[in-house]
Amino acid sequence: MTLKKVKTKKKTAKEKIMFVALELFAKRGYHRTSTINISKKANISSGLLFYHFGSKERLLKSIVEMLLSKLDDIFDLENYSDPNKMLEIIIDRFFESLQKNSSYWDLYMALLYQPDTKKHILEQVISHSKKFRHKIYKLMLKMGNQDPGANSFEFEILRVGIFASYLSNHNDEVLEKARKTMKYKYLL
Amino acid sequence: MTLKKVKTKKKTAKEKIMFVALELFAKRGYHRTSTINISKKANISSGLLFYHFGSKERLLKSIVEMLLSKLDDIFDLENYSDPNKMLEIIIDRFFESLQKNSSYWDLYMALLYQPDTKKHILEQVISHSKKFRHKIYKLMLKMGNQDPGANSFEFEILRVGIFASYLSNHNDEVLEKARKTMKYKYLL
Amino acid sequence: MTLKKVKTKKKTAKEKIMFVALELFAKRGYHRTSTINISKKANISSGLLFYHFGSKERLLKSIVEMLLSKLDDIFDLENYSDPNKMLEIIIDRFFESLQKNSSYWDLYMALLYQPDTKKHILEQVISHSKKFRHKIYKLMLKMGNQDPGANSFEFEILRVGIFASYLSNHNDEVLEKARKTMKYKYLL
Amino acid sequence: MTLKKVKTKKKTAKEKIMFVALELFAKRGYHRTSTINISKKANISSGLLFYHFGSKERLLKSIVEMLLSKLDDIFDLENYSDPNKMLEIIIDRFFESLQKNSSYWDLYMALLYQPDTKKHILEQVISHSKKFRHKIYKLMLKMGNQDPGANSFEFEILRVGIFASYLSNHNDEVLEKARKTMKYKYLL
DNA sequence: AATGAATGAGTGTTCATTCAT
DNA sequence: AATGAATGAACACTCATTCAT
Repeated sequence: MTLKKVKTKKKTAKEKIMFVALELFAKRGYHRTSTINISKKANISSGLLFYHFGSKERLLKSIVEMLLSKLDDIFDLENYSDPNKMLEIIIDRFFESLQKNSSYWDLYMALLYQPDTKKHILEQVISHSKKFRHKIYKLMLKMGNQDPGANSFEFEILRVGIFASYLSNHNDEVLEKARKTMKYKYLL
Repeated sequence: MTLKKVKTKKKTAKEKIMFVALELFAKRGYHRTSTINISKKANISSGLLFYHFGSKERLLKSIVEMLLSKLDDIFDLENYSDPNKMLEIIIDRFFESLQKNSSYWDLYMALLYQPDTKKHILEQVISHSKKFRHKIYKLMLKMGNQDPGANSFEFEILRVGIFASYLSNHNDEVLEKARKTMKYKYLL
Repeated sequence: MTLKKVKTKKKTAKEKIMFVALELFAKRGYHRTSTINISKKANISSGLLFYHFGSKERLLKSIVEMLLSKLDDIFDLENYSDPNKMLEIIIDRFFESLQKNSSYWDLYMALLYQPDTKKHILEQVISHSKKFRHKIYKLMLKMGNQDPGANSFEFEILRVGIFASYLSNHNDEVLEKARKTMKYKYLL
Repeated sequence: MTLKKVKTKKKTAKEKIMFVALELFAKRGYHRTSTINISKKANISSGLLFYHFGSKERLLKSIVEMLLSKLDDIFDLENYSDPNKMLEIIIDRFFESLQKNSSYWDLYMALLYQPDTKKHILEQVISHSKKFRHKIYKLMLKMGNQDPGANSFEFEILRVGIFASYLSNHNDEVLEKARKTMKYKYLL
């Protein structure tokens, strides 16, 4: 086995563990997923997980970091000159992400409302929300919105409400209705 | 020991278990709370919990039933003739409940977004939400609202958004701001 | 409630417990049958079993005594003058009992070959077997059998072999074949 | 520590558990033997038993398989040209096995007559019995026996009767007498 | 980097038994 | 005689973690 090969394997194994764990945590919950479940599904030995992550909790932390950075990317988009167009893109991305990255968001919610895992995610969720609201605020300002403060606040609450509703029952019809409502309310 | 005392004690044991369990489940999470934790805190033997509830999961189910019926009571109010007044009362009760019954709602959210406990609560949450929206719809109709369908939908999403926001970070300032927003938007 | 009534009730409850327990011990095994199982099926409170029998093991002992005395009755028959006829009756009773009192015999075997329950039954089984062989010996003597010692020994081993075979698989065909063999071998 | 040693040790742990469990199951009974009893006597941790066997019941299954295959070996002997000599060897082996592998046979009987463990052993016991009887049938045929069908049937019942008698009281004198009876009846 | 046997504390649960009524 | 809530030791089993290789 060459050095190259080994290095490749290392990376692969670590990533495989993270993706398998993310999937299982989202599907069955963190506490109902044992490290042996993960290592079996990832086709690695039970020891390797601890070699790479040290503990189950630190594996979770790694996953949370990955998850949040991935979700960050979704809303980090190049600036369009047209704020109205841009707001539409943001709304669309936000709704698409809910459906496409469903298991990411499921885990996100599970972690956020579970007392013992909240600590891993809350702080970043709050700052995420603030950043997001600020972005909407600036867009609304550009769009000539009369009260961008109040409206971006309302926008953010609606966003969270849509998240919370959809992620509890995964009702696609209601989601589509909510998307139309958002566009109708906030786009020119 | 009088007969009265004994009777009271008997009643208490089962209830004590439920209240202690509710508290611990809300504070530490269902999986981090062992039945031994519960029985120690409730000052009863480890066996009694199973004598009364059969299993940890059925204890949870009993708690969920109690919790949902208590929350039901909050929004079951006698009819006022003035729909505007009534909507205000509903909004106020809803905000007050969030703060007063904080640990109920924490547990509610934890159960709703945890894959393995969701089944105990989801169905009732959906029907609650429908009933609640319908109540708002009728009030808006009475109040002469132009589009009670769309507005009660939006109202319900905002309600959920406020829940989800507040129960993640327990920020009372934001909650107060949201209350004002709700009243400003929906009351005449 | 009159004194009479109470006395009647007492007897009934105790007997009910014994019969239900016998049935359950035979069907599920002694260790897989809990005292609560018994009391539920007998429609009495869990405490009453202990009031009457003191412990699960003493309940078993009572059952064993009843069982052995009942089985004793089967082979205690009035003397016929014709020894050949009598031997035929014995053989028939023995085969009939196997099929009719199946659950008695199942329990009998379970107790006999289980290390921790053997003590309750072994001694009586041995004396039972000796008495039975002696009865056969005397009949064979009367019937002019050349070597009643050897033949009654063989008879008893065959009897036990038939028991053991039938009670392991409850195969009625083989049992019938064995009955014919016994009659053919030992009746004139 | 050499590689050899380690390999040996690894092999031993699983086997040690099986042999200790076999011994304890035979001596105290399956239900009176806890997995903790086994792991303590085998000098291993309580978890290792479950690592290797998954459950107490599957440990029992493994033991039953081993036990039955060992007992199979006893009666699998090379063909002698002299069927009379061969039948004698079979009879001798069978009696010797009863005394030498006493605890195997004790467990065998305990499992066979206990409702909840019967399922692990009954099927194989029946097929063993059929195979064994067929072997005797063929030998009797070779020996010029007039009615090998009836006689091999009787032989098998006697064999079972001797088993059942001996394994209930472990009376060596009676066993010796039975051996003589068998040889006298069936050898030329 | 990778394995997998081994550990041991902890978990939910069962159950014979007690006892106040 | 009868109830049934209450006990607590025991049980089978799980699982994060360690470590020799």
